[in-house]
Amino acid sequence: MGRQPCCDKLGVKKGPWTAEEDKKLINFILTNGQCCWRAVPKLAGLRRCGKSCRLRWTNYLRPDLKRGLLSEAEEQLVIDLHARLGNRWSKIAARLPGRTDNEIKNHWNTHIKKKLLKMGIDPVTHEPLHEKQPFSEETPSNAIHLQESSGNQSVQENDSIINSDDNSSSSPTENCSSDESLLLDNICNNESLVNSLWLDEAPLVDAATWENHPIGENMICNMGLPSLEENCAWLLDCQDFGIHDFGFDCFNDIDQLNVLNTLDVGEKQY
DNA sequence: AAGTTGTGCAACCGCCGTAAA
DNA sequence: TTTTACGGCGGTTGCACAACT
Repeated sequence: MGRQPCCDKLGVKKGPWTAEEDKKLINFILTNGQCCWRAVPKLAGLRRCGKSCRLRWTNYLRPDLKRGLLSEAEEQLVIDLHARLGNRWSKIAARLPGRTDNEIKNHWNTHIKKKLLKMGIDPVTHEPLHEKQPFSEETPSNAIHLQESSGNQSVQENDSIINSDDNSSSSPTENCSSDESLLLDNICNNESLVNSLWLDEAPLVDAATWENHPIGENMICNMGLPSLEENCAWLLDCQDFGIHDFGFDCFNDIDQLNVLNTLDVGEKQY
């Protein structure tokens, strides 16, 4: 009864992935697309758990991933979304093209959390920690924004009613560069996007499209990238890995279209 | 230069809902 | 209907490197 085990627990390798393993996984996914992860290790010749393969792919090898620090605009968006959604990193990540839940979670825990605490803002509730606690030297204009966006709305994911003020008064653009402002305006003023935040509807990044189709035929081609064969060869040429050094620079064009590409981050606004 | 502490991040762990047998 | 694996998620850990003493 039941299903077959996902993998032979014995002999399954753990720990950091080697370039060789990465190469095998990339090669397999590019050739076969994402089918059932259970079968991937065996078919790809990897001594890894299918789960591990999936994580490695989604968090590190996926060609549509951005690398590097979150831009200020992205960070602000994360804060805003966290105020609404809480620690639902996958939902938050779905609104940031090229970012993974793991990456956002890490960034939250290592950067944003501290930043908010320094400002005297509870990173969990997004409320001031203490009424009389002096805030840090920097003016927390965003704290006000955060309170507006989170304080008057409890996180009720099925509540599809969007506060009419939300799109305007909580626009987190005040301290952003013009490009970042544009990005955030686009996001904050995008009614369907905002609505989908509450309705858990289709993500900004069409993960379904990505997941359901082989890369060569859909995702990459749809993005105007090289053919599968070209892409395969190209990817494997880069196996000296840093795969992050792939940079997957060709995707930057797409990013730029979305105005989401990393902008020069000067001093953080917190 | 050596030792200690802090930081960032990749990867693992364990839980949950769903689906297959 | 029951059992059990899959896929996904959030929390946590451990390692590598940087910064500091």
